Amino acid sequence: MARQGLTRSDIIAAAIEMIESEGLHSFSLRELADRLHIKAASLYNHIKSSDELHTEIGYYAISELKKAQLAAIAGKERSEAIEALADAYYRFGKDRPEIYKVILSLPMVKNDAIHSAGFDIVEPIMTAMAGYHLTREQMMHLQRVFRSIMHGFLSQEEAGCFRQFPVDVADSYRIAVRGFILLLENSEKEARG
Amino acid sequence: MARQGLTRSDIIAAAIEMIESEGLHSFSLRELADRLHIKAASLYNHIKSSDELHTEIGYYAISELKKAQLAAIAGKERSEAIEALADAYYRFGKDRPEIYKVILSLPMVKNDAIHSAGFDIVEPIMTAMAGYHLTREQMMHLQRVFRSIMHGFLSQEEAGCFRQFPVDVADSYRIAVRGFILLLENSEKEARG
DNA sequence: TATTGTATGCTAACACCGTTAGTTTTGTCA
DNA sequence: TGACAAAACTAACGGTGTTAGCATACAATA
Repeated sequence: MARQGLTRSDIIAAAIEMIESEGLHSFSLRELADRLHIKAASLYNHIKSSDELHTEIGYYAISELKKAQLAAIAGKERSEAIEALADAYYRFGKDRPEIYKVILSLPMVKNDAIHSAGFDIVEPIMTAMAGYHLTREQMMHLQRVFRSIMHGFLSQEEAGCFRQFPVDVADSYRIAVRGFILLLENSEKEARG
Repeated sequence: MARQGLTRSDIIAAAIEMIESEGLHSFSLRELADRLHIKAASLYNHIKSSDELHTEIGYYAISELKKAQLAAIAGKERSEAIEALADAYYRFGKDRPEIYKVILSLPMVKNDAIHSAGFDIVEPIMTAMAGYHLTREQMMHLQRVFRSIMHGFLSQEEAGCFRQFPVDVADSYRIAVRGFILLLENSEKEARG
């Protein structure tokens, strides 16, 4: 076999492409190897395990999400910033569902690299909330609430849990975001008084 | 092999036990068969596929969750009912994380039986909100918001996404629930005015 | 230019997974 | 007692991730 000098980056890039087009569920190392015109075992010259590759793709996904969010909130403040942030998050989950799933399935527990990737996820939210007069502690809590709402909404919609009622999902989404903004304003009052 | 006359229920019950003790991730039909002193292929006399078994366990999990929630809100109204509901949901996810994961991984899309199980999930929430003066349409939306918050919070905590900051997760949880109650009260005003 | 070393690829195999087909056993009921 | 259905079996297929050991091509060094 004429060797083609594959690099680790080539492999990760190919894996991302495959996941986006074929779905995370059906992804396998053997298919990835096929696509690269390589035997599956040869992949192990570049990656340590399937898990490691998975983690690497997670980094990529998180950085993409962060990029989209930061671009969305640039120059905006308060409720406008929050709405833009939520929209960017929502759109990412809808436009790139398979890559979004990779983030969800990342085990944040183990290593520190992922831990720092966690901060990448948090940063845009903290920035968007900066216009509100909140204590640092309030922001840490509210950041969790925001992520819960967004992630919960996306994954339930994705799973098909929102088909029981004939009301528009987009309306539910707007109500959810409005709820978070209400909570922000309420927290602001508490911090002031 | 002395036949033991296993039934479908025996198999489902054993699978639930295994998932609760060993984890959903490491569950396999072969281990289940071992535990029942049977060959894996023999399981197919009782179940059609791994997916079907998975779905069956999902029904069980949903009915357990519903039971816990209805018991929690009995005799309560308005914010007290919502808090009790949220607590029951939260406790279920924390006490029985592996069984909770089965609910999450249920593909709500396919069949109608699951569709009706979806209503089982919704019923306690609708009951808890009954004390608020809301339109039927508002309730359908708010039900989705509630589930998003709860599910999002639980799965992010489970995934370890809440370890970035040194603030108490229980406090974040209370703030999230308070946010939902705020949204309920706000929606009520809208409905009235 | 020749050699040596490393990175990249290969083959073969292992242990696991869900699943199917075909066969034997067992218990029950007529 | 004989027949039939349910419950178990064996053997196998194609799929997965992964490891060990071997070949080869390329790049740097003598």
